[in-house]
Amino acid sequence: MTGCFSDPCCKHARFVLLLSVYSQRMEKVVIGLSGGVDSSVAAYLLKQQGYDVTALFMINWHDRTGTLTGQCTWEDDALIAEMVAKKLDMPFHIVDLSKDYKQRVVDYMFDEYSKGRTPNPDVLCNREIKFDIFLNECLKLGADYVATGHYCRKSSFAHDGKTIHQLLAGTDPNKDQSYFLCQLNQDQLSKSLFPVGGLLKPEVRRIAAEQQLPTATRKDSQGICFVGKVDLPSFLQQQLQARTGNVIEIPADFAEKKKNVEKIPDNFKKLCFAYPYKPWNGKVIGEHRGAHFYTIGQRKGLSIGGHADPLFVVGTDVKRNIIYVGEGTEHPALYRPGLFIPTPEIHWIRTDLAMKDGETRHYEVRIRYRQPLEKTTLYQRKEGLYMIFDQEQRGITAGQFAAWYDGEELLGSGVII
RNA sequence: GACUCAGUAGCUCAGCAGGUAGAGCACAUCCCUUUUAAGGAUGGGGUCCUGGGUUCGAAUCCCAGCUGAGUCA
Repeated sequence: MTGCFSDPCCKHARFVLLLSVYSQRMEKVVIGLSGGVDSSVAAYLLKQQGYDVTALFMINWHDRTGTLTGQCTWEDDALIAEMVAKKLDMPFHIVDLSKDYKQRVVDYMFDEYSKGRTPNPDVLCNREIKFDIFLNECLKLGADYVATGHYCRKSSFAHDGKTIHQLLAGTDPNKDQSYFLCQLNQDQLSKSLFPVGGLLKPEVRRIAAEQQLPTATRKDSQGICFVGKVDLPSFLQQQLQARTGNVIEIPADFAEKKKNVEKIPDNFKKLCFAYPYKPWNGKVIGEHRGAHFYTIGQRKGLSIGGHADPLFVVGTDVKRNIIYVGEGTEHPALYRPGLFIPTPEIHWIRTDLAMKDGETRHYEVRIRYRQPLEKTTLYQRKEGLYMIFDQEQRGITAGQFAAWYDGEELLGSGVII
């Protein structure tokens, strides 16, 4: 390139390039500033890269009921976000999306719990709010792109005259948040930028400190995004009634016997679904406050002692209002060889790679945020996608998303049934 | 009715050749973590069934009572 510029014959090209730089307006990016370090540093980096950057803070939740005391309010976050924007010399706006957030995330959450499933509201928040409603707000402001502080990367390439976007894991293996974006589509991805995805968390902290951003030492946010850290049972009790029911212990040998199924396609039904425990499969050992407050793999909150090893929830039945438990970390009922995603729930980010009926492929799968990837065989059938893990997975939970990766690329995802 | 065994933290139990108590589970707090869980660390908890007695001293020995389980009739 440099050589070309010094070459007299390229003078024309050079002129055209310069012209285009000055005549073309700077690309405009709206960054979702949350008041945390990650989005602050993302904003700074965008500015460094020469974008015309505007900060937009979104309010998604006003209600504080159920929120743990000592947590920050959105007012605190907005104030700090504004300080960051000021420091970086960029326009700052606030948008209130709480009505949409309630309808599209919180209502979904309650609905799922009422069905005895365990939703992932943050995956929905990204699909429905940040990269939909919020994205549209950004476009209204004239943005070419929307940026967030997520730890993930995007890559694009041309294929058959079309641009294909890839969602890649964040470089920091400890912070990778690609999973939370597992429900995005090509259109959403095409307008997204993830400026901190190639950095390690300590580097982000360092940049924030060097730039003296007000968020440099701010603690990372946790809990349901926007709602904050809540005590879930009491949060859920706003809408879900407490109803005492029986806790039934499933003996390990019973579960072991039921799991003795060969890993062949004929047995998909048995391999990929939760075993439907019945009250007579074990004995009553206590009471709970409502089956919909518990989730698979849960240990805390049972309030049942007297066992040599801890008790874990291995199944819930909201209709009968029963929760099934097993004793010991390695209880066989805690492990399952596979899972199933019904056809309507299958989502490919890489639509060009979608599997066809009858097809079989090998990918790596993650069944919840921060779970290690597990080598898995995927079988596409008319009714859905059957997945069989090389190693049995612990605590497969309906309502959570299974996301399949090819190396560092997240190809698709779907809700576990 | 007689006999045997048991009655120790919220639960299941250990301690019992006498010197004022431990473990696991449960629970709480903190750490980790933008879901839910899990995981890690720390911690709070006991009239040792009741009443007598022996002893310098009893959860530990003796007696009586109460409660529970079982055996025999």
